[in-house]
Amino acid sequence: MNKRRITSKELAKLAGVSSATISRAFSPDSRIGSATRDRILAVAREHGYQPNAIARSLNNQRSRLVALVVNAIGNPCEAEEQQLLVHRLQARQLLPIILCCADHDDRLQLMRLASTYQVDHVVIFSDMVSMQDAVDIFHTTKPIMVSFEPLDNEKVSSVRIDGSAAADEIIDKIASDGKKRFAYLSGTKSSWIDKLRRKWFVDALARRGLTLQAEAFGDYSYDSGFKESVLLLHRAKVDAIICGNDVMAIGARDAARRVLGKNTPDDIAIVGQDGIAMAAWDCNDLTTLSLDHVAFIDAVMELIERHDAELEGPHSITLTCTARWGSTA
Amino acid sequence: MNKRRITSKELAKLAGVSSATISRAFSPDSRIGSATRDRILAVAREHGYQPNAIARSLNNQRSRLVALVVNAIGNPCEAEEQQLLVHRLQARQLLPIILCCADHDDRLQLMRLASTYQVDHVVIFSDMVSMQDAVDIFHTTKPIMVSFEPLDNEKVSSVRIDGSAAADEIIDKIASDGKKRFAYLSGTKSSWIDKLRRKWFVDALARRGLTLQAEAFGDYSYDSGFKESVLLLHRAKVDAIICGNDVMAIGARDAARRVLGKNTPDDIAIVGQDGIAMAAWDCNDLTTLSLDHVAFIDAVMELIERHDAELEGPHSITLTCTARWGSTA
DNA sequence: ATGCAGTGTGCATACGGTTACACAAATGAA
DNA sequence: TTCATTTGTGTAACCGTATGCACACTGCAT
Repeated sequence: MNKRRITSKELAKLAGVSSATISRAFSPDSRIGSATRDRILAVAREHGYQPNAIARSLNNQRSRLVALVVNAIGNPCEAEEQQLLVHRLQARQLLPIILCCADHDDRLQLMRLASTYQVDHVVIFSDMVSMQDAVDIFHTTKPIMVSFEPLDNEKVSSVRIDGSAAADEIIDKIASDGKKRFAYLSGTKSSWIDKLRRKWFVDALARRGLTLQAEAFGDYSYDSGFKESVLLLHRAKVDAIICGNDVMAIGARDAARRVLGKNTPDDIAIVGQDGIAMAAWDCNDLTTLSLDHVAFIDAVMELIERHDAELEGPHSITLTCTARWGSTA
Repeated sequence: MNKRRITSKELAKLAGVSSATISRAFSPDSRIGSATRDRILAVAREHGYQPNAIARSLNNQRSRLVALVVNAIGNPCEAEEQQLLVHRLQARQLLPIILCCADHDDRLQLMRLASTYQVDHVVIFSDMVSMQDAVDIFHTTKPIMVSFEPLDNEKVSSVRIDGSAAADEIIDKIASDGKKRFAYLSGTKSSWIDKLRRKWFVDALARRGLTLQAEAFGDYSYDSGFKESVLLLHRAKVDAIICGNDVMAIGARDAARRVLGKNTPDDIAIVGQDGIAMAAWDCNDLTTLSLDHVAFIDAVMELIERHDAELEGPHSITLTCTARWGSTA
């Protein structure tokens, strides 16, 4: 508070050495006598000295800060991944700065702000950010786009998701239960990921000569899943709803059960996507196209490590989804 | 990528002025000719120049970084609050650094790391951090402890929660429905908040001459809520379970229904705490002791603003919880 | 013409570290 | 013993920006 933090120069005086020596005491592999180092560390501890990371970053050209651009913090699917990623970053002594924003212009503003902090890495967890914007704003830091559109761009690394096989499996099961009238309940209209996910299922249907009988758009929330499903079920006769994520699927399941009196899986099949922990709760037990979150974050960390190692060129990793079987389809 | 970020000195050369003038062009209220400023801003835009926030922080002694110490990112209750807080911080051009850690030693380590970044504010959302540790580690930044133990410490500001009136109301309703045998399902044993919450209900029971008939400890997760409730209901005859948070309450509800065949609210009353959005979902419709998240974050921001304004002394704000009535009690 | 307030700019220094270079002392080899 | 090498430390320059101070210039009243 009132008491200012002690600087290396002051500590140098206290320890009877130069500030360069103080610096060396705190740099693991630098030429310094071990007796000197021990003495300095003792004095440092005594006075609560820690090197100033801001000053160090300025000098190093390395801030050890990582910008995480996310759509939302509460969203369960992202949250599980964010949590894993934050832990992994921290284990490498990297500090995550969260950029979380719904509005488009604010988001760009925010990314510009973060870029002035000379972040070492940028992980874009949001499909609401265009690759071009990311590259422009962080022009000195190669961004990592997560589950992003498969455009090739030499300035971007990415983790991509392939759920087509799992979608095929799920449609197969539902169709063999005798259901033929499928609806798709999308997340946001503007989301690229949503279009990709939808495509997996549409293609899977096409392979069996089926097409979507109805379609609706929500916003990934429970409420939108509930409300849109009510409307959907009133206007179209369908016996299966594929939802853009698990939370909407839970909403759809509730809508079918409470408003229409239809139960899963007999009257109607309901499928989610993400494979969040909540999907496996006893009260939900959702059939869902799920992704291994750990593998996912492993992939992100691998890209970060590649960037750190200054390996040339961008890189991209593709992960495959699997079906999780519950009692809703 | 390879192209280094341009510095103020380089831009100065390009614009035919000194670097001091560049700096002034980017400082809203400093003596500079408006023609010069406009020209500089134009050249800056052209070359993608933005002042380096790290260097600026070093000079200013003000980083505009805020450390957020949280237990977890996924936990729905915290997540809703975190999301609100992050938005509010960003609106003030403050960047949040998330420190998220389960392990005690790692957490202290992490806090020390963040403190070297000269964060302007520290918000401790975790009841797993002792006030003393917070003060010691961030000795130049007065921490803000959120819903923390009501110890008075001149170096700490805090937001406190009072749910005693709401607990009273809830117990009143349940007792008047004829239920007398209450159990309490705690979150973690070591959590201070958990003890506080439990006390509200124990006191409310005492006022009616009732005591807890059984008790169990979980870890705030659905699974622990489910598992502990099964054990609890097998070993004790109770007709009401008060849970440490909403997620555990959902687990308890499922356990009662699926394993014991007991339905709420007739066979058993189940009460949550937090008032997360999910509690109001149709499939849950939980009765819960809930907190107004917006008011809560307003309080946190008020404390941050007080610190910014260098108002003397710590300050603490107490918020009152309310009952949310659902169909589980 | 003189003095004076106000305005716009540059110079130099500070912020708190890191590190290339120089140099002395210690070590080892001959 | 002498020279080469290694080791430990200090000096000084630098990272990129902000700002106090000095100075030149303008405009205006005296």
